[in-house]
Amino acid sequence: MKLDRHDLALLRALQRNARASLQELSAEVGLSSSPCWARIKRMEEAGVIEGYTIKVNAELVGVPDQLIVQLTLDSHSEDALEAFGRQLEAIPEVLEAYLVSGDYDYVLRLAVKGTRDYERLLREQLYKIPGIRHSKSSFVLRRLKSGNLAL
Amino acid sequence: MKLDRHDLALLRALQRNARASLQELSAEVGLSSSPCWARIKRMEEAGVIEGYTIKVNAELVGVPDQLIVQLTLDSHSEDALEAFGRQLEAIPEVLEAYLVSGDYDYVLRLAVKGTRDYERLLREQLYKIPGIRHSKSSFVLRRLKSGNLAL
DNA sequence: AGTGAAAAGGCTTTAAC
DNA sequence: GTTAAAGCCTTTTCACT
Repeated sequence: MKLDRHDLALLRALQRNARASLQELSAEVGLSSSPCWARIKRMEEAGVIEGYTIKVNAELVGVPDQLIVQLTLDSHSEDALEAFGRQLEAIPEVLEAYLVSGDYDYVLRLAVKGTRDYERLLREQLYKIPGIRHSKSSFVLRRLKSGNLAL
Repeated sequence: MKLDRHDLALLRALQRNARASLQELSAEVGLSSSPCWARIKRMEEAGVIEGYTIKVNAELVGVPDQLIVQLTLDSHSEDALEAFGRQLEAIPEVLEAYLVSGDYDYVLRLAVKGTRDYERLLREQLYKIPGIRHSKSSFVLRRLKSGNLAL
């Protein structure tokens, strides 16, 4: 799918505020509202816009602590990878999980209610997953940036 | 601010689809639309809802590659930290940046157009930042999970 | 493709219970 | 917290450029 500068401008505006009305968007993009609407619909159907969400303040909802966990699995087979992915999917505290190159195979970001919760999570959920060879956790002390894709 | 189960249900629903109408939301939460509306406004004002955004498909907008970069700074002073934060803020390819405990001080996630772009970014932007002692990059080979806060 | 206007529907807000 | 109702704004469509 081809995206021109109007499409990118719409995506930028919607990243900033997905509740902006078509009028606001069209003013910002420099088109009238009909083509804005058509372009947005087109991008939704093409999967460029995957969905609309809210950003929730983690501390205010009682999940103040985050961790970065790096780990290595015994097996690197496709089956093992998919099984691991399914198990991560089932752990709500896992916000992101990536298969990566380098010393460790996986990098996870977790959000927990506190150190107590973190200890429980590691012991009862993560380390129960078979085939984990090694892991290393880092507490997130501060978030310096949390941004959107540059467009 | 106190959040009851209705508030949490609203947040969950909005995380899934921030464009759901009040009717849909109220049906899901089990309240009528007026209190839903009032609760959402209350959470917006309290900062629990930080904003409304879209999820953009990175590959379809021409940013297919991601990296996890870990690095250490010479100085651990508050000034150095803030200066570093400001410089990261100015690099659009940096999606997330965390100050963490452990072997490395910072963990970044970057999104780039390709290996060429990545090389340029590291050389011209990141390594130009003074005071970087050591760094290690890992390519993201696959995203296993990218979820919302569990509520 | 874009414009502008018109119809339909949903949202916000208020008020009564 | 619920329901209902008014006005307004948005979304969506359509005829035209």
